[in-house]
Amino acid sequence: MFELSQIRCFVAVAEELHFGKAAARLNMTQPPLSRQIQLLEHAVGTALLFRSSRVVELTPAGRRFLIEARALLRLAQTAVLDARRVAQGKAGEIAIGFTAGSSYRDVPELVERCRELLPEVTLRLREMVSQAQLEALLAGRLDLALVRPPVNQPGLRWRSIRREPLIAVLPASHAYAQRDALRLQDFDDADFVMYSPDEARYFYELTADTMRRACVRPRYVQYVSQIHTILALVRAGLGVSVVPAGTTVFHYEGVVFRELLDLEPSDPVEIGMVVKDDNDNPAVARLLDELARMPAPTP
Amino acid sequence: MFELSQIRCFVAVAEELHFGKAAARLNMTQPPLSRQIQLLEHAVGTALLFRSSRVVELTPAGRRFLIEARALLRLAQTAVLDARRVAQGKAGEIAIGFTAGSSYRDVPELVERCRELLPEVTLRLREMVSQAQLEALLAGRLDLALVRPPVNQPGLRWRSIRREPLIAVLPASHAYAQRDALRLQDFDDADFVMYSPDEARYFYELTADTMRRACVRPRYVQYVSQIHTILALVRAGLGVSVVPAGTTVFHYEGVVFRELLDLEPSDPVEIGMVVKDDNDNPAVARLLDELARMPAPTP
DNA sequence: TTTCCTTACGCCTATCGTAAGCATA
DNA sequence: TATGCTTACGATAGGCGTAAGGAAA
Repeated sequence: MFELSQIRCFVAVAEELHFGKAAARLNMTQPPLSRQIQLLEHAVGTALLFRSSRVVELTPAGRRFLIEARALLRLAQTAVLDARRVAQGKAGEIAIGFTAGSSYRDVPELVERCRELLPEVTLRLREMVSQAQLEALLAGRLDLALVRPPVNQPGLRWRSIRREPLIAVLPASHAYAQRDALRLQDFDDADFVMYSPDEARYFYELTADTMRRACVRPRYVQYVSQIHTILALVRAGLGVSVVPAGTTVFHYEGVVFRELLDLEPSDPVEIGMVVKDDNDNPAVARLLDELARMPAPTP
Repeated sequence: MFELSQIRCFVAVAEELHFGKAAARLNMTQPPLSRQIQLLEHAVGTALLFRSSRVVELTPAGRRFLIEARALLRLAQTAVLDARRVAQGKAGEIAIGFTAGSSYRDVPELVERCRELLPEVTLRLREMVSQAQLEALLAGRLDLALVRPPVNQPGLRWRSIRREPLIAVLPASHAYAQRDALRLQDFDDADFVMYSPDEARYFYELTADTMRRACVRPRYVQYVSQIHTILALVRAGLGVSVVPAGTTVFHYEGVVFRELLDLEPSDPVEIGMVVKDDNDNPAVARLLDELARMPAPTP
């Protein structure tokens, strides 16, 4: 089979239509150039150039081969440049895992920022539960995970990307809906739609701890796993609840959201990204770099 | 810059993920294979493979490069096969010149037969006057010309592709339109729409000679260059005329076509293709070959 | 200790450059 | 006769294989 150096020889001769000039362009002498062209023709199995002692021209096969020869050189060039861009993290792929809960706001925002910072990087998104994400990270099947804290696995690195407050959610018809803001004490003895301790453990514990620290005892009348289920049950009048502030993106008719004045800490809901310590994907390194330099707005 | 042999090495290693097995597949030993991969990585400017003593895997840059490496090998392969097909005349291009008069029937028929016999050959069709076609043939700008005889230029080869009779064309209202066939004598002293001696010299001389040999003297009332102009003037009642038999494809309302019984020779209208003696386009050679083996039906 | 990639080194093939050959205008 | 591609031939660089080295499970 032929070599790319022979292709470069052929293209030079085909463009100059003169072995001497082509050889000069290639920084070599004519005789070895002639020989390389002969070897190429032998490999292709047909004459590519017609040469008399006075004129050099392409044969029909040579004309066709020239087109593909140029394509070969172009592809060889772009292959190198592409690989370098991937190595620099400017191109390539990032496999991102996310939980259902982060798909509303965090995933779109991350995708948006990636497109903006690293437009040539392709994102592969997969919804997975937190534990599966961490395992996939360690196995190298995932580059980046969007999960709730805490993440203490050795070999994984956590980086918070957003903290936000909890806000109260009430039926629009509720008495407190008249007020601009609520206090945790307002939940004392109230019917409360609670997070499931199994399927929504993060929010369950966050809510329970928050209430416990404030010495508030709501009546947990339901346990559900999804935020939109909370909204539905609150709207149906089964009780009140608390949700992350970002939930207001939903504009759910029949429920109102109210600030909580005495929340401690003030932004208890946290989400972050996790990467493997020794992740070798340069695009991930660059993304983290860019995000660190220009941290996400945390509204 | 790297070489295709290094690309083959890389693809083998990337597929086996094992230098030893890849080397076996490439019929070589591991050490030179390692060296080639190192050289390739140096040329690309980034690591393509991660190797510990126990495991070999692709880096992100290597994954991207593998895709393009495979494309390179595929393109190298098809470049060879394509060039060979062009050399065999099975693919490539044929530049065909034709006169306006042959565009009605001969060009479509030739195109049709090319598509059928040599489907991978691209036809480049250019309408040109006969003289320009012959010059372009000699200059190598045209592979094949469709022209009327005679062609006697040295270096050009003529091959008849169709002979056909002249037929009479009359207004539908003409008295002779009642008859199944006419004789040349019927044109004696008749108003006759004649071909232009300049722009349609072939048909002018053919018609004039035919009449002269039959000792018939029509009254040449008009001189026009295009067959469809003849039909239009005949329809308008300005006279009668003769046209090649193929003209019946037009189904021109208001005119009728009638056989000529005493035509001598019986098929005087001829068209042929001309190629340069030393045309080096294998597709042309193959086309002529195929056409000679399976000659066109001459209806 | 075994596996397997890398480094070291000698041999040899293949390419290069110089010089001569040869065809064409 | 001059131009320019090809053939011939000696020098050399680069690739291959064998042997030794080194890291990880």
